[in-house]
Amino acid sequence: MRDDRFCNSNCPFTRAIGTIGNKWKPIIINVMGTRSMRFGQLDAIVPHISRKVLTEQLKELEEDGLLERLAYKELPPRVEYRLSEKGLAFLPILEHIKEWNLKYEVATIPKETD
Amino acid sequence: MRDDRFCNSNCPFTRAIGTIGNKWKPIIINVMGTRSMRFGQLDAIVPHISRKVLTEQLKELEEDGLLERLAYKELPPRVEYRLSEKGLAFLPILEHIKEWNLKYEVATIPKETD
DNA sequence: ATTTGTAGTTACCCATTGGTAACCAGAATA
DNA sequence: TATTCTGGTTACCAATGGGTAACTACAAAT
Repeated sequence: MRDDRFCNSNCPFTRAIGTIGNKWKPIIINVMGTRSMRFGQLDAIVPHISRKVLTEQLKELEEDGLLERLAYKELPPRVEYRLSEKGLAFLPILEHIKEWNLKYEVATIPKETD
Repeated sequence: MRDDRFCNSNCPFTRAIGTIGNKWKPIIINVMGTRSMRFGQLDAIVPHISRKVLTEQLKELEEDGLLERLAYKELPPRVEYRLSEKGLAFLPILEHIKEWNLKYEVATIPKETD
């Protein structure tokens, strides 16, 4: 799902978009917030995502240093995911997006008055 | 390319991600900035994008009220794209992403000292 | 002895994506 | 007369994406 062209670009902004510019990553980061979550919890809470894609996205987020994966050596397995400092630092950006959306989403629809 | 599941979600954040959560939209918005640009310019400047995909993305951005399309009735055709107020309001978010990336991108790589 | 629970992984296969190239209109230019 | 110029659109086709279901390991509980 990650685009190598983006991730290897010499433009830092393009690389950043290569890292977080898809639909699942912001959703996952937002769902996690400051919590520590297990794989099954994420699978249950993130709507419509399949285990396959969730696995893939979590792996990429870990590779990119946005989250930390802590696997307990137990059976049945237990794995905890939590946002790293880098991931936590991304949360305010998501808040900005929420505010932006709140302010402008509906504003496009009416157009009653001329 | 737009995911209807996201755009019709009852969660506003999910809808917002449905709108701008892909790799091309942030790139296009960032390239445009406050400028007015023609289709051919965008095609030339946005790296690796095909005309087909560029057309599709511009159409979606227009539908979502992020940009305005002004077609002059001339031949050969001339079309100018510029960000709307909603689109312009998204620029600061892209700046935050740049700052975030600048601060954290490399910080994951070294790990020389223990 | 069998079932349950977790965090994945793998194989299979259908649907979607996206690249490429050809094509369009019609005015201006050579 | 033929070519060029622009902003797309369309058809075709190969590649990719992603859903589903089955499977794993092993401990604990029934």
